[in-house]
Amino acid sequence: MDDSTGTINKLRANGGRVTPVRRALLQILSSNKQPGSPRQLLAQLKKKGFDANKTTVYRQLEMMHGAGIISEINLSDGVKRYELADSGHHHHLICLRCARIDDVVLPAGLEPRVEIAKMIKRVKKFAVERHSLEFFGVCARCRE
Amino acid sequence: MDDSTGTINKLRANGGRVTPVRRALLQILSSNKQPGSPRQLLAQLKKKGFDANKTTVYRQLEMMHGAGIISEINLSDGVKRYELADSGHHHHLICLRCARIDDVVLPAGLEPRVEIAKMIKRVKKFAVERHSLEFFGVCARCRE
DNA sequence: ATGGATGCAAAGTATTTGCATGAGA
DNA sequence: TCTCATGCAAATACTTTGCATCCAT
Repeated sequence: MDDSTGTINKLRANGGRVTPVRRALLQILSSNKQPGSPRQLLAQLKKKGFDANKTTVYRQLEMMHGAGIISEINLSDGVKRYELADSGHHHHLICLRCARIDDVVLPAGLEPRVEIAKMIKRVKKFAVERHSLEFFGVCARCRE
Repeated sequence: MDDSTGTINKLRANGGRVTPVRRALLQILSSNKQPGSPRQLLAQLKKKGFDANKTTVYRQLEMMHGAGIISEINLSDGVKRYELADSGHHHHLICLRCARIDDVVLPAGLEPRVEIAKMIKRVKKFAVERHSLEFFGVCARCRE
């Protein structure tokens, strides 16, 4: 029983069948340290011996995203990336040199939340449901 | 002399020639209230009577982005959008219903900046250069 | 068995590249 | 004149769709 067990249950709860490819994809997602693009995820599947099709990967990701199992990240390169949604609320550090993506959890006090949402509702009449915050810069490895 | 005069000078400063298409593109960008995609910008050019080519638009946008004249925005739909960079630091409100994009300027106190950058540098050894913060939700018009 | 899941091919959309021509400086 | 800018076509990349087949339930 690894980390992907919980997500498999979510899959079932959403009426999804538990197929080998799905199981493998969830396992990959749960062990990945960085969000993966469809291409990367497909490559990982193949490395595991599943000769899956890209169409399937796209469809899986779309389904899981819709079901709230994974979340989607958009950076500056036109490629979407996915990570498990239950990895907790965090933000991303994107290295401008090596493109590595790291996570960062902000202390509650620094998290842009309640006050900003209130202000936006008051001033703009816009009801914030979620936010995404990314930091671009140079990572430790590239700064050495 | 409209708002695009300053950006035309930036263009010159970057060794760029001032061509009709460039002038028009900058004027369009400076009068747009929302960030525009290459496709939209091309359509706007054509409406103005410039039968420009999409390749040209892409190249212009790439050049201006590299020169820091415009900034690039990536949402969830796989299309890049561009807006003038000197419109001041702000963030975006993206409506999940109608896809409208509005700007919001956060009061200095709520802006995620110095403290967070320091914390990230200390904890992650990551040197933040810039950040992007987007809010997703439902806009005033769609909430009525 | 039966409806959702998969694979394959083809189509659709966004973006980039090569190369010949055109026009600012 | 001499580059840089432009247009066109073709290529590449990413994603979606149609349809026949397969398999988890």
